[in-house]
Amino acid sequence: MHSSVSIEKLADYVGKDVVLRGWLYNRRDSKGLSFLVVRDGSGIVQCVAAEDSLDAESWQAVSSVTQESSLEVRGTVRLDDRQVGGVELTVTGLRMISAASEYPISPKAHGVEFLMNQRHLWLRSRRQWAIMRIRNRIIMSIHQLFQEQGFLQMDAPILTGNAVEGTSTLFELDYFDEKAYLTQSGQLYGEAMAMAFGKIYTFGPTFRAEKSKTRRHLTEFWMIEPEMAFYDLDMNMQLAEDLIVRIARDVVRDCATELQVLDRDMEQLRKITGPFPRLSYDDAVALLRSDETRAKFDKREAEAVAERESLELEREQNRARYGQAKKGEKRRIDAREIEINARLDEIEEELRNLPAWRESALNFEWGGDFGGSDETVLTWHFDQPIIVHRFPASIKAFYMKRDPEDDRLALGMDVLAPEGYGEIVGGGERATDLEFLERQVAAHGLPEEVFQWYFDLRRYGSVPHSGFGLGLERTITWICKLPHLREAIPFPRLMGRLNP
RNA sequence: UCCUCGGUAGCUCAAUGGUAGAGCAUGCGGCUGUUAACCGCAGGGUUGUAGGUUCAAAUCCUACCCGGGGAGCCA
Repeated sequence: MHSSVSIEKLADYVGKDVVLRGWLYNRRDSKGLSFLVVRDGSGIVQCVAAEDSLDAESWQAVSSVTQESSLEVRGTVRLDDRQVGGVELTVTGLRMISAASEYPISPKAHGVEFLMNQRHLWLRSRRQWAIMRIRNRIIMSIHQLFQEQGFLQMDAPILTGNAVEGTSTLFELDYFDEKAYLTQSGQLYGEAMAMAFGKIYTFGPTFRAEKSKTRRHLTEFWMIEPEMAFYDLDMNMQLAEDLIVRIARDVVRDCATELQVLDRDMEQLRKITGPFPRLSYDDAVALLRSDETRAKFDKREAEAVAERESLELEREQNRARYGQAKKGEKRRIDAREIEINARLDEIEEELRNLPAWRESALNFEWGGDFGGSDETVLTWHFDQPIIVHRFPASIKAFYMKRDPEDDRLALGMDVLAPEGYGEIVGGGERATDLEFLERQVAAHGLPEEVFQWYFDLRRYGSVPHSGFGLGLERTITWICKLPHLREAIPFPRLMGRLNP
């Protein structure tokens, strides 16, 4: 096959003749003139085909390509300010490679369930294109930062023999008549690898069998877990901050088109420069219970009510002029009504939730773990991610080091993303003392035998060390400002969703 | 598991207990610069399932199934 040019690179070929290969994304026709919107995975471009400047065979092909048919198009690249990439193609020849039968996803509004059933095709659409390209950019930023800093990438096992380390529900499976589980974290293995290689990170899938039906949960997600020998809690927090700053910087620099497709406000991302505010758990509890938090709730409720009123008014006005409207106008009013109704549903839900959230935040008791809403409320006060550290030991994993200043506290830390996206990082400094760990395992009712290899890490040259886990999809969701995690991964696995 | 909202044409949604509609998609026709193109015509329905109330049910009641997002849990 002779070579073709990718749409992404078309701006370098202005005035030249090129060959593109791709799929028809959408088309608009007039008599003797067709506007073919072609995508090739790298980008999207409008190709203009005129009957009077094409051979009969090409014009026949132009007339018959349907949405998502594959095609090869030959043409001249022209600058055109009106177009998305700043260029369009004047078609000089077109060949259909394979005709697509009626494509289920029309370039119109669709519901979540329908689109999820068509996920294998949905990935072809513009918005998903933007998200997956940003996902790729974020993954590369993570590897680049760690590699530049001398970390070794190595992965923890996905199959594990024991359901330890806490209370979350794991997927159980049969491993040659033995019980096995899908990993919920590579944490303990990461510690072993850090004692062997100094600084390591894992990058792999993680599984949770919780029956969570929310926009923040998947049953299978990707987690990045660095683990570093000779790192204390402060160094750990700094690394997490550097990583997130790096991700935001790279995406803003390299993915402007993608962010534009997603209608993402770049200014919000440009603010992610560090240093991130660091709040102790004590500070965070005080902030939750503060008058400032009360004021944020008042403001938010007032805004929701005001927006509801203005939307309801707009809907009334639209309905009033619907009768006299022309057909095209009616269509726009219908589309807008759907938008308004969807937004009103969201507002209703928010107004239903806010009282409970307010109750939870303002009456928060020291010693409890933050709920999803409490995390969101904390982030209302800042426009960068925040780091909360030094939690009550009772709500953190058994392997966390205690705060030497206050034995009630564990040296854990969470990074909470702004704009209500919540926890994207969880980690901390690990306990180094063998006897302490043995007591912890007993106190948590965990089987001592299976931790012997882990205890060896303390028997043979125990050192201060730290690490954390970064949730890839949660990070993507926040960076892209998506309404739901499910769009941040090609084939999401959720409760009740195993296909496609 | 609990709470809450929903299920109407292929898709997105309308429809005071009283003849189920619109837009998109599809088919046909028109239009030489369209941007979710536009204009005209046509086909397209066991209103999630099973019962019940009623002269009459998409609409009211009961049970179940499926989906949304919230709680719990967490990345």
